[in-house]
Amino acid sequence: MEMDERKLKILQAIIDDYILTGVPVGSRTISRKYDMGLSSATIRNEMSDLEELGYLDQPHVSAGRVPSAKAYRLYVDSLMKAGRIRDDSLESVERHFSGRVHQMEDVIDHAASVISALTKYTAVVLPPKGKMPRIQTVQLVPVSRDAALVVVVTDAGIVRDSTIHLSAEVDSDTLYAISRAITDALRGHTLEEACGILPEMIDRMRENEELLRNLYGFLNERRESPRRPHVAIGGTSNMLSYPEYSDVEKARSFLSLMETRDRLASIIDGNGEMAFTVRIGPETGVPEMVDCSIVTATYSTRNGQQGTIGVIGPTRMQYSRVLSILNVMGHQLTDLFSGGDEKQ
Amino acid sequence: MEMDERKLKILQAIIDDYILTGVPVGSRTISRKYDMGLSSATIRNEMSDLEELGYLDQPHVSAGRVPSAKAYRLYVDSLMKAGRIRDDSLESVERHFSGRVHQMEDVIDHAASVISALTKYTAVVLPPKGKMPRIQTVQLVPVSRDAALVVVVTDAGIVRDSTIHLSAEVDSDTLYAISRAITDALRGHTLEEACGILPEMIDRMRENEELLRNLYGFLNERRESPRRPHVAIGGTSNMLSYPEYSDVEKARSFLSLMETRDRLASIIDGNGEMAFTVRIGPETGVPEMVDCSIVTATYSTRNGQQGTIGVIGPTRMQYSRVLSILNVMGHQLTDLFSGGDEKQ
DNA sequence: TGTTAGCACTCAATAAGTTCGAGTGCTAAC
DNA sequence: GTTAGCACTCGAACTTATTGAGTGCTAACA
Repeated sequence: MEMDERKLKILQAIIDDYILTGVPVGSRTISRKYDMGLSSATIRNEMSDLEELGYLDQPHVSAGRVPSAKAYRLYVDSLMKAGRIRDDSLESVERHFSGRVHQMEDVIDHAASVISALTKYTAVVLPPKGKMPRIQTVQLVPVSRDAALVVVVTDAGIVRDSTIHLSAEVDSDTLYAISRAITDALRGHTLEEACGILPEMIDRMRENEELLRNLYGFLNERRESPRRPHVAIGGTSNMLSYPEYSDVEKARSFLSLMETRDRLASIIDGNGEMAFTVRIGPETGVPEMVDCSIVTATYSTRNGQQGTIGVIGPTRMQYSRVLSILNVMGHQLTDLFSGGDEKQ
Repeated sequence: MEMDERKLKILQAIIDDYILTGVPVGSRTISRKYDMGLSSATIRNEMSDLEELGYLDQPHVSAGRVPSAKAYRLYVDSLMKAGRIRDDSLESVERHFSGRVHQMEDVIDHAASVISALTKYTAVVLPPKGKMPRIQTVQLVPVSRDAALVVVVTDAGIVRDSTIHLSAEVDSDTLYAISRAITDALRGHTLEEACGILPEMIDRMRENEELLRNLYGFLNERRESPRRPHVAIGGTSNMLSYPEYSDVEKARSFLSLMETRDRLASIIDGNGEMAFTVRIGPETGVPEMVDCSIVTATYSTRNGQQGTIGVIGPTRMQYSRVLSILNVMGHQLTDLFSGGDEKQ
């Protein structure tokens, strides 16, 4: 049996309807709501074929049909009409970001909440990440009598900071001089390399041995266990609005997945080559998400780093709408992070 | 009618049982499980009295009794035996924090997840906050040809940073010189005062007018809209394990409250005078939380700032256990933030 | 040969009725 | 003051109907 034009049209109608209503759709609904010029009986025959082809599932014999993962796949790959989101939604995205936002974490938190508000699904935003960052400046800033803040600026624009202990009191000018020396020695190197270079410096600069040793300890620790990135999540409660999650146990396992950020990040992150990915149901590879879909898009910073934004929703999500929102948001973030005045 | 010793004992048994099981408790249960040396009929008479006194509610005539908010209040105020948490739990708290944790945000995130894991309720941790911070050091660090990172160290140890634009290229030494000048001028002043002082400086230091103007802009913005603090939340999904939240709509409204961090922070924060607070049901003042209780404790840093840790659970929560966990965790955090090597 | 009206059949969901049992209040006896 | 006993209540759980949306199949039609 072959797929033909008419079958496609009917399948599309079924998917559209199911996305809208969430209840299995019957032959009569299709023949009435979508004027096909065909009777329900004919639709039934075609539906039966579509089921045999694997595009439709039937929860039980006297219910309507439900699109299968295969159907959604076909839908996003070829059937879907490019969704236009309403202008005022778009506007709100722009307005949301027009105010100056400073810290990168604030930006992605904000992005997640905007996306979840617009889509009514759950949004996840991963911070930009990229190639091994190279040190640009190392600066020690006096904090108290016996502590200094160490600020490491990398070409990725990411600043890692922490205080280190000073054995003796060191005045501001000396700290600056040491900073310059360290910066000169480490500029352009990666963290790994820096950990190789520092010991030599410690040998040369005996008078500030302990300070350097502490600094070395700090860098080394950072190298081994880089701070795990901040994952922004928005709209987890949205999922409970869908009948798919009226089962409390299901909801609980979903929420608990949302709480383990590390795992969530690795799920969303994916390969990262593609501008957009759509993973449907089992394609997610996550047991807890067999009836979820994940749509992701990427954004980039001027340093060539890439971040990911993702939406998690029921398999019957409004793919076209979600894709277009992610598209807009991706550009928005790229602009923000490429603009002259981005922060961090 | 008066409250007497025996009534108290019965009430305590009822509360204990209800906290344990979550189902209305009947007279027979009490007379059997808690050997009072009284028959169920006698217990029934006493229960009837306790209901009249407002300590018990009856969901319907043929169900057992349920403790009222008033009963819980009495319970935490006088009946409760100080809970001893098992040693291995305690140990795990200590072990959890034995590894070096760096950023303050990581610490409170971690604390929230530990508390929620131990209590099986939802945990919220607010970062330390305190009196108006005073500027200690201002330092400009070169980031790129046309941008500098501004690091403001305050006595609260909080570092606010952001990049500002440089009109012309400024070398590292000049930036340092300017930083020193600014630091000298602003040290010991609050952000407000700094915004008053800077304009004068701009007049004096004409050659770096634009840089200073940008810096002023940054400080001014921060003064008007301080970065809202990071609120750590853990174990929201725990709540769904309790029959109290088997109603999806209830769960949704609870979760959605957990997502509005600002509101949540203000709920948890409270007055902040007391070391411990227990708010039961309606006492929370939050409509969505009529059948929740909130227990909070405080911790402090060596700068005299105070932070809050809170647990949100069903009214029938294990108050004594929660209080003792919060007690341990409060001390743990206080130690961590008062120790010599705390970060940020 | 494709389309469609018609009809028997299926089966989840809803409603309506039953039974069961945990729990109560009251009374009378101890 | 305590308790055994008993009638009573009422939600929960179980058991049937009843309904209706939906299907598959067949036979007639264009």
